[in-house]
Amino acid sequence: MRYWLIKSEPTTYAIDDLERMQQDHWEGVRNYQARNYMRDEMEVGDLALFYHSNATPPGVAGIARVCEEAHPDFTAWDPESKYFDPKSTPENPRWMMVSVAFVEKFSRLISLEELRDYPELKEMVLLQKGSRLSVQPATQKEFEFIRNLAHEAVHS
DNA sequence: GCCAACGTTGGC
DNA sequence: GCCAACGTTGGC
Repeated sequence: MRYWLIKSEPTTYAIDDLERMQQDHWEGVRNYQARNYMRDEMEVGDLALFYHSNATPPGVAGIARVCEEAHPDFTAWDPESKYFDPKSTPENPRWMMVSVAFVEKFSRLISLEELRDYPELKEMVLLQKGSRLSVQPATQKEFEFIRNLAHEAVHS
């Protein structure tokens, strides 16, 4: 299995929304590289860090699991949707999405600022200059390191 | 195929 | 709101 990091602006769709839904389509990805990761490499059972972008502060809010492999993103066909793309049709869908299931919400947000503090994470795709992919791979070590941070008892 | 102009992302 | 870094579009 593989590990991922998926970004969402919490004002649009936060980890709390996924918790409420339990499972949902990961719609609205309109970047080819991010689409390709979903279409070609994501498998059911893969785990993803759920990242809140454009937030105060930005950071990893929890974990989701891929629960359905890539299928056409039908929001691209809906003229009323903010994700509408007239170049995508049911006959020739341009955009794909997976479905994800809620796994857990961290008891504390692991902020971007904190992530930058750890040498163990300095190779993370998220932390590279200019990196802004909304679906990106993470290593097992990175994933587990961050999950462990979230699960650690808080020391004073 | 080049590349200028424009649009988006996302931290700050 | 600013702006750096990317990505896309479209004329040529």
